[in-house]
Amino acid sequence: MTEKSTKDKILDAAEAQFARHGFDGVSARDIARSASVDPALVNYHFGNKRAVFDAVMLRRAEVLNNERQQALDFVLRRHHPNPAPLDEIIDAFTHALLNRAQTGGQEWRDYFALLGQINNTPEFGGSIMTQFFDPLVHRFLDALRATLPEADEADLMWCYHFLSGALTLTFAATGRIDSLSNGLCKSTDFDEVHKRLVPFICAGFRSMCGPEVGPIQES
Amino acid sequence: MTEKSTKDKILDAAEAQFARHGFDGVSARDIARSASVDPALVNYHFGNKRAVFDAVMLRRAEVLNNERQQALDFVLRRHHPNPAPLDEIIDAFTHALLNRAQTGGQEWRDYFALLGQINNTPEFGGSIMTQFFDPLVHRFLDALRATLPEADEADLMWCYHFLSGALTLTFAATGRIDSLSNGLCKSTDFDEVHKRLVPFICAGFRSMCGPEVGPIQES
DNA sequence: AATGAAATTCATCACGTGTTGAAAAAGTTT
DNA sequence: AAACTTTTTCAACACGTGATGAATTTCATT
Repeated sequence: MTEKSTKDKILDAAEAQFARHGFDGVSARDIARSASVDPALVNYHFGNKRAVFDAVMLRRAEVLNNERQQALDFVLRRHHPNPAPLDEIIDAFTHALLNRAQTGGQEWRDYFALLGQINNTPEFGGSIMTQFFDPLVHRFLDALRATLPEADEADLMWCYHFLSGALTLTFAATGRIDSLSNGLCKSTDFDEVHKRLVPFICAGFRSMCGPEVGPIQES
Repeated sequence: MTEKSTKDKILDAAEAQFARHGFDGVSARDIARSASVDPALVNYHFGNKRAVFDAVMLRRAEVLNNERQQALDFVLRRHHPNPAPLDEIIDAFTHALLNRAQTGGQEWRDYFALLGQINNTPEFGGSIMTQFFDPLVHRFLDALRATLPEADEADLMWCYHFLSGALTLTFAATGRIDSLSNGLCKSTDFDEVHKRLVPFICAGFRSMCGPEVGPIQES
């Protein structure tokens, strides 16, 4: 392992702290202490605390958006000129995320936990999510519209909203389902979630935005 | 309108502030200022800041839990000895919440926004939600098991988890769907959500935990 | 080895934090 | 009216906050 730069040490520490305590629950000194770095370096490298937060959000968002974009393009191309099957679109939307959460280590889990908080927070939920993820989301919505041509636009948007809520609560991994299920289900077992999330969400979409069209029906 | 007690003024102000900025984003002085009250009164009446937070959470949780309990009992009794239909159970779970959010005024909307945050927060999501809502949730899970007798236990729990996520993102009302839909959908139009949430979630449950049994199938 | 830029340390600023205790005021009971 | 309790006010506490500027060290380039 090549040794980390100070900037990366700060980013990593900030990510972990923000994920656990939220933006306002963490001080610049907390971050510096957690990164084993002088407090002034936080401001030297990033300007201010909020800029650290934005940098944390941006870093992995770029990676994820590329992966998800490619997954969607792959699915669309494979079925072209027919619309892609619903479950493949939903899978392309979720797979990169849940796969990283499962196998990416604590750093990725921290990032997703942070995402889960952000999405449900008035100060950030509207702006940050929009800023980092809306362009990609619009592409997925286009794919969904092609597959569900009879879908009412508002229905489609609310279905996406439900998907977003189910997904981000999963990311938050608060441990609630662990206690609620007496340990049967584990918040951090994202593979188990993925197996169930895709069919659950697809069924929801179909019930409201169906019928689904595609190559299967036309053969 | 009878004039508010100091304690209620503090609770109301705290609720609004916590909903907007989270626990750590609000100081005891912020609350006092927003309540037009001397800062020392916050500690005089509640002991410390965290106790204010807990009091805010508890106040409306009791009201809601009673309403939802009654709604569930009513549905179960009406269909006894048959299991209640899935959609009626889900409606009993969500109706009191979304109805209050729609018609209860800003104070209730603040409370739900706070709930939406809490549920996705590691520090509170596990403990506070469990503390205030688990007994009721277990009753709903029992009703679901009766209606979906073939359901795998883990499947059922994850389906509930998806419901919880979709619901609490709705409560958070971050305005994201407003911008994502170019104003077609409004975060605060909880009636529109309710219309769609119940069938969406029911379809999800059925696809994974079905088949549903009940009086209709047996006639 | 000398030079200049980048990175790091340290002390410090003005202000906000949660909380407390003593004094004053308001309200209640005898 | 007197005695008592509850509530409110005000000042203060020790400490943490985000951020800055000057001095120092580290480093790469000549």
